[in-house]
Amino acid sequence: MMSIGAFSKISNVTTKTLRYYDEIGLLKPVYVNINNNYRYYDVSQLKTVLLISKLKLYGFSLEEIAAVIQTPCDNGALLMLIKQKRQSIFQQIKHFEHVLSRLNEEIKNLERGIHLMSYLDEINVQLIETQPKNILSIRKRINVADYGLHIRALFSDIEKANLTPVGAPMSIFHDEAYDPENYDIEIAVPVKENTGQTRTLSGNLCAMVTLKGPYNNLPSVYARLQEWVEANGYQITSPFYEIYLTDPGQTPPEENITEVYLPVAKR
Amino acid sequence: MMSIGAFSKISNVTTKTLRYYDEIGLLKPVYVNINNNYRYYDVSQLKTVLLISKLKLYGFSLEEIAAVIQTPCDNGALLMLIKQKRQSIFQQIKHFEHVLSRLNEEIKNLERGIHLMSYLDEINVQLIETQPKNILSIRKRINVADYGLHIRALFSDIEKANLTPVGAPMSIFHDEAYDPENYDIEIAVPVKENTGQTRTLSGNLCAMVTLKGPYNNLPSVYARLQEWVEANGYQITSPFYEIYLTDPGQTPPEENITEVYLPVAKR
DNA sequence: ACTTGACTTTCCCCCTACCGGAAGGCGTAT
DNA sequence: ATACGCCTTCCGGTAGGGGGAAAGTCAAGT
Repeated sequence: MMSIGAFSKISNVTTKTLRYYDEIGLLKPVYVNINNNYRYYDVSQLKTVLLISKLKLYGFSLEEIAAVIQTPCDNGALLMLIKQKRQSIFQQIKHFEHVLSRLNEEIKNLERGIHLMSYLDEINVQLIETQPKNILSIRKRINVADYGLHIRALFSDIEKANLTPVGAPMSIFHDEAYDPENYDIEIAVPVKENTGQTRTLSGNLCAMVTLKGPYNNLPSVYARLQEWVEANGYQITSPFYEIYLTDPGQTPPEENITEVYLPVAKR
Repeated sequence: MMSIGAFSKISNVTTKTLRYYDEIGLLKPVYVNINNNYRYYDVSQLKTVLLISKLKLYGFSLEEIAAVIQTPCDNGALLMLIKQKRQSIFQQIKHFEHVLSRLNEEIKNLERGIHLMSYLDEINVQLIETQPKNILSIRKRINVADYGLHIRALFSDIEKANLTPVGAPMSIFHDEAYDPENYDIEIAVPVKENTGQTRTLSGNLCAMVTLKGPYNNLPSVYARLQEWVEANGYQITSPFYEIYLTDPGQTPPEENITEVYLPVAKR
């Protein structure tokens, strides 16, 4: 039996940590002097502390370790846990490798004097004059997860009304900010005919960006558009919209093509 | 300008986080209503928040990010920082790969029904009768980092006294527990002659383990010895000692061979 | 004008796995 | 006796927020 300091030295675990393990009930000293509360450990506890260190290395939380120690014979559950840890370690390696490759690109760029956020500058803003379009649209607050439902409903409306679609579907955003769960959105499809059900989306001067890639790059696109509008002395005149040139249901995210239109005028 | 909730949605950063960034001065809202303290953000701040998210992904602390943001033009310092991060990510990948390979071995073992700590059972304990040895030794409290110094001093003593070394150097441990910085240790070398300077290390029944590998595996060896002694009904009779069959200065850690002797008797 | 529901504020505690240090008691070698 | 080292508990802190309460605010619908 030895004092906490001695046990700390042979186990390579600090006294602070041993006291903490005592406190949370993970590893109680084998004997505690009632007079002075000195903790005393036994060499046999070395095995436990080695197990704790090993499981910690494997990414177990102390809570999980406690569970393992308290049920020492349940190899099945332990095996499951360890396989989970392997999976999570594997994920982390993948993640870090991805980060590493991006860091390497970043370093290459920086060495050429290209700043971190300069990829925004490479998002190409075009100033174009759009033509008026006839559109059939439904406007409501939706959860964007249900976008597919609404667009299918819209296409079935088009069929019923015997209209002819002449362009890719689009969304017109009537809220200032993006709220994926409750969003005032106008889902529209350009059609050839001009009936009582359709409306005209007026032609306009627009700052436009073509995004090739997943939708989660859209914040970058909007950051860039905002920057461009300010830098070039424009202001936003009406709700912006996106046109989806590819069907996200049929296209891998990396191949998606989206056009973002921001109606503007000179300040 | 938009509320914190709106900005949170377009930037994919929770309101909690945005408030925290405000609190630590990392990203202050562009305007705060004096009456109700509502925070308002501008689209132009999207760029900053994208930068923050990017640097966070790269492993920067918020403090480092704040430094980067406050000195936006110092590319040299940024490059250094990023290279550091790359290095640290690289280290982490190495580390995780090591853990992963050990986890895989562990899983293989568990599937064969071999328990996590069973490697201890494979540490082979032998019960042997040692022969008495003449040794020349110095006993004192030392820092084990200076072990080399003391062993050289001992060898020079041997030379001066015209003695003949007949075995590998050894340490006899008079403290119960290992304290690397202040350790009551007897450094000894077996010698042929028996003079007034030498003493006899008596022959004894010993539990002995041969360790092949780095010294940091010694805790496992002692755990195993302790276990063995208890399981087989022995008790420890006198200070234990180690014999260093290889010179750690000349041998890579993985190749080191150490014998650990624990003098025992039947209980 | 009133209600309702969504949004915002501050405030406080919680998380992990400990580390640092202070104040005070205990042990032992000189 | 005294000094030094070890032990105890207690308090506070870490990084990056999360959870939730209590209270104020806003906009829309009735």
